Amino acid sequence: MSPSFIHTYVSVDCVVFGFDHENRLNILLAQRHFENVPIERQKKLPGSLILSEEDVDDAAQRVLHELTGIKKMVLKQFKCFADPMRASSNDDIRWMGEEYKHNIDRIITVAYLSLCKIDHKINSTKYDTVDWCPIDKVPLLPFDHNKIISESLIEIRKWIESDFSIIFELLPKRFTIRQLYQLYSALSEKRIDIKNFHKKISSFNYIIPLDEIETNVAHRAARYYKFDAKVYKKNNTKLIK
Amino acid sequence: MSPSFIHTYVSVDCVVFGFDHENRLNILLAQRHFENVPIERQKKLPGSLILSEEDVDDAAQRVLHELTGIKKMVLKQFKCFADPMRASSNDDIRWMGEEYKHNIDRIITVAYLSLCKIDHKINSTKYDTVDWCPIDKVPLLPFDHNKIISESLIEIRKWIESDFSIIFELLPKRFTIRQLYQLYSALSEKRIDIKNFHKKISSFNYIIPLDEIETNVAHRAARYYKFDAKVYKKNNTKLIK
DNA sequence: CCAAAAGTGTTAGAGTTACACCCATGG
DNA sequence: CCATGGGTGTAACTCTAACACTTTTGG
Repeated sequence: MSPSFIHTYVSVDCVVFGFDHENRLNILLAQRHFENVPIERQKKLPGSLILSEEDVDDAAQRVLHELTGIKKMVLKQFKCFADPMRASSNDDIRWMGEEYKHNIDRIITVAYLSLCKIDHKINSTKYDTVDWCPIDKVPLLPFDHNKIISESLIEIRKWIESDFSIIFELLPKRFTIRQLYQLYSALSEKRIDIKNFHKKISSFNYIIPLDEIETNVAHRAARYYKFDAKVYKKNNTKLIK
Repeated sequence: MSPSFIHTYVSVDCVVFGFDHENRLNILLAQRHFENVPIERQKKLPGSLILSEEDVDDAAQRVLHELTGIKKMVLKQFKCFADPMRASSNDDIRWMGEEYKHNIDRIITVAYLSLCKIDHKINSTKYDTVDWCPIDKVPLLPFDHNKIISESLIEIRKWIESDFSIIFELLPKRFTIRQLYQLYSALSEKRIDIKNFHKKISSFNYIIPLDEIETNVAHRAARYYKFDAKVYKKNNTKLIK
């Protein structure tokens, strides 16, 4: 075999988005075990090498389960990162040696997007610490994880455009139209007048008004709504056009 | 290192689309060297293992160059295929052994989309035979190549929706609006009335009317147009909305 | 009463759809 | 002259954007 061909290690990395109570996008970062590095250098995207009989989608599902304790999370593969230099810093090489007890020459990764309600209990079976981090506060991460995150942002926007319903994975079961508006504004380039947004959303038959309304707000209380996935699947209305 | 982790071979495979004179989408299939198999089993998607210091994008660019002789082709990574069983038929295992002179346990592939004007001269430095094949006449191919092709069709449609201008990679330098219409119809779910399509297209300032018109047609001759990428980049009009 | 946001209504304008009509060409 | 498709015009309709107005709540 020509020596210039190569076999490599393959991992998956997951960018899990959440939407916090200050209307910011957050992502989940895991704390890795890594001695002799300052605490802010111990964060990373959750990920894992793939197992020998495992498809990448299954590996990503496994990583998400080990990360959050949640069985089935929505996920979407979005890109394979394979820059030969993506894991070539001394720290990265040392960490891989310690983590996998093996000298890893080259590693490529398949990146996944996932979405999670930010109030959902996080119950990791693999990591000691898992934290939400606002997207504009993400520290310098190992490997090319910062690059993966910045590309994931472009990707989540496309995802929302092509399938509006996945936005409800980021909201609580019951939500106000204002919450939905602020999430949509954080995710979309399009600027919509909130009044018109309200009118449009409440015209959709898959957005079900509840009897509950907000309490303790210094203005007229907003109604809570829920999303009905079954009705949505029948009509599949795009938000715009 | 835990023995259940694995390192694998990584390849890229390219689905190159063309648009023929009978208004059909075609893809490029390569003839592989494979003794003792009927001719119709010797077709495959063009692809290659990645080299040791090569990113996947570069590998795909190399594959396209070896396939067509063209230096820079538009390309888009669309999915990593990593089913553990994707290369497990006897034929597939035998072919990999002969092709790479090595026993390959597992191989994952990163699939790319590309586009080519069907009249462009194909000048392969690697394959003896490279042929256009109408998309609905694609034979049974090795590995999961048929699956890759069917997913590439969904992907090219999304691509057109998100960036209309790439459609001109499939048309000759000068084209009639009817040609563009038929290509668009082959690629999009949306059904547009051809008169309205004509009006809309000719209103775009990046579609430049030429002085030339069709000859030898049994009806009023249509005008030829060309696409001006520079003007397009400034306005970036979507075809619809 | 005031401020703030909820929620409804109205209107102008932009974009889309359907289709009528005339033009040019080969047979 | 006819059939076929090129190309333009127009009118109805739908969707969107802007914004005025009323409602509700806490302070």
